[in-house]
Amino acid sequence: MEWLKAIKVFESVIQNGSLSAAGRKLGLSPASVSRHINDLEDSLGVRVLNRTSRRLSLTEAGSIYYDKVEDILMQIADAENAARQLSSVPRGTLRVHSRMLVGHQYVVPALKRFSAIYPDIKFSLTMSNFPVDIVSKGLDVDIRIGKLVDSSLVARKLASSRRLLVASPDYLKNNPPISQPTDLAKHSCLTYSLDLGYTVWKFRKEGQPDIEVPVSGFLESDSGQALVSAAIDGMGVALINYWAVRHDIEEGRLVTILDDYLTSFGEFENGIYAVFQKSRHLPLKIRVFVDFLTAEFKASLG
Amino acid sequence: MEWLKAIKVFESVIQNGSLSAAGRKLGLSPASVSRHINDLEDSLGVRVLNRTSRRLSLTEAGSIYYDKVEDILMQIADAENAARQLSSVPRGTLRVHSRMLVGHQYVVPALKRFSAIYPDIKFSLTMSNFPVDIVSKGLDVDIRIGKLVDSSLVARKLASSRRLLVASPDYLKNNPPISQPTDLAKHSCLTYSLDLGYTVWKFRKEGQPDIEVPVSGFLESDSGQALVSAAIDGMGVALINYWAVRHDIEEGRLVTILDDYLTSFGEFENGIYAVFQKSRHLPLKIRVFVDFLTAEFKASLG
DNA sequence: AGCATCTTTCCGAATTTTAGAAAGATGATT
DNA sequence: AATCATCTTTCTAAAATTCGGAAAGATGCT
Repeated sequence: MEWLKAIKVFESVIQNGSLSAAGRKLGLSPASVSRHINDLEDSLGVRVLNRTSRRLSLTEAGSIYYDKVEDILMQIADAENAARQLSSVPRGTLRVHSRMLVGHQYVVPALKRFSAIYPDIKFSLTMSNFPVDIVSKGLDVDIRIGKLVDSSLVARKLASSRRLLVASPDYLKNNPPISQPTDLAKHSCLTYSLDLGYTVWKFRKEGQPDIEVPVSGFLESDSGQALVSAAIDGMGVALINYWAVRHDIEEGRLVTILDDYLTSFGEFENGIYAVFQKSRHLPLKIRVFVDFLTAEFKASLG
Repeated sequence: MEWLKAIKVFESVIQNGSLSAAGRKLGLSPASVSRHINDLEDSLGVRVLNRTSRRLSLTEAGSIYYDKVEDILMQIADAENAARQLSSVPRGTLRVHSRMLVGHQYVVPALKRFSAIYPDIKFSLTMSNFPVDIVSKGLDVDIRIGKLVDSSLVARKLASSRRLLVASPDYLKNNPPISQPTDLAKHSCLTYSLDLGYTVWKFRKEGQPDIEVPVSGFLESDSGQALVSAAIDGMGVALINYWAVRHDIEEGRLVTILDDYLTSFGEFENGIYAVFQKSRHLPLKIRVFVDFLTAEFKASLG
């Protein structure tokens, strides 16, 4: 009997509530799952699961065994990490999630350079604009923007992310001048919104109270890239992270507005962070990846 | 990869100092052992053993991994025991070692009766007259005589084992009478000796100092059974555990001598003990076996 | 240089694991 | 009460894995 596999099947059965469901999750047939559980029970000499075709529950022995085995599985992972950490050559697959814009603009280009240094590391990259629970999703690293809430995680700051008010030179030429925040109420504002709705932009200047301006306009989107494109096309004014429009500003496609204000729609200062699990034995592949990203961001965003 | 097997191979390699030796111990070919270790290393991405054809040592990663894995293996055994303990039907194989005489006279006959009650338990029985390290030999129970030294073990007393001085009626008729211990110096004494050599018998009587008599005679042996046979055949006087000659006395083949003395060649009082490992989860099969033996001995030796 | 013993690789054989079909079980629903 | 969907288990053949023996290469000792 392949003990470790039987145990993982057992675990999955408990977590999914039926042999069939566990099989679907693990890519195994119900027949195979059944055999694994039966083999496990034979080797223990005790029934671990009370099961009928409609109901499934742990026996007392199963419950005790499960508790202990859960702990053991964690220790096995820990032992593997501890050993792997001493490998001079990091390898394996990095499961990464990233915010979309920063992912497309920085992470993806960085992967090629990373791979040149660490050829034995593969990637599984998902992107979305929603916060992600890396533990339950089994992810190694999440690239996110803004503060960290979960204290069982570690956040490494990759870059600061001041937001700038930008528009195309063309748009500014053909619309009323913007000399103070409240002028924006009369403009087409390209707003970022995850849950789509009412948007307020905030402005802060040394020695003055914060100014909040409700804004709306031609486009609201949960895609930062869409807002950048629209701004470049002269569709209005956008409030965008500096790093997302740096090249567009340098190359004249966008110009900044109200430079003497700190601007934001949430916190005034939100960094780009690499987030990973707090671990006694941080896998080498994660460490080198985060180190690499830190250097990459420092090089390109100063 | 069959992880648990790979780990056990890894463990055996370390304990035996070479892949080939581990293979011989485990009944595996060197080829198979080599592949297990290589698979393990591939999955870890680290080398765990530095090996040439002449030298073998743990790498740092291997050493760390080994330490943790040792602990994990113990926990796996513990989890299994904890689960098995809840089985209403004990099963498995009991690995038993016993002193020879008590093994032949009491343990072996008891196995049949035990098996009638617990048909799912099989036995692996070894016998010798030397103390045995049940932990390193992987034994479940040892039936031994005399005090326990190792405190990590538990000893259950099965019977007391007073020693008696016996001879055949025939021998006594044809030899000088024995009225006090020192008379034995002139007799043929059948002595028990593990390391073969000089033997002293001790005698104790209420209110008197102990008497020690150096004895020798026709036969010395490390087999109690041989001494009994010799005594019955009238070859001399033997100092034998009561339980070993009980039937012979009852049926007149042997008679006791110097009944008013406590006699011994070591401690005056040595019990028969069942010894097993101290465990948080004593396997059910061991518990029922020791319980059964306790009852058996009580029934036959009062 | 010779030698004994070791590790590793290769390959067919032996063993184990797997999925699919079929049968039996169970509780919900009509 | 009968139907029905979904479940677990058993059977069997196919697929996958593991195994041992032979051969080759490595290594330190005599």
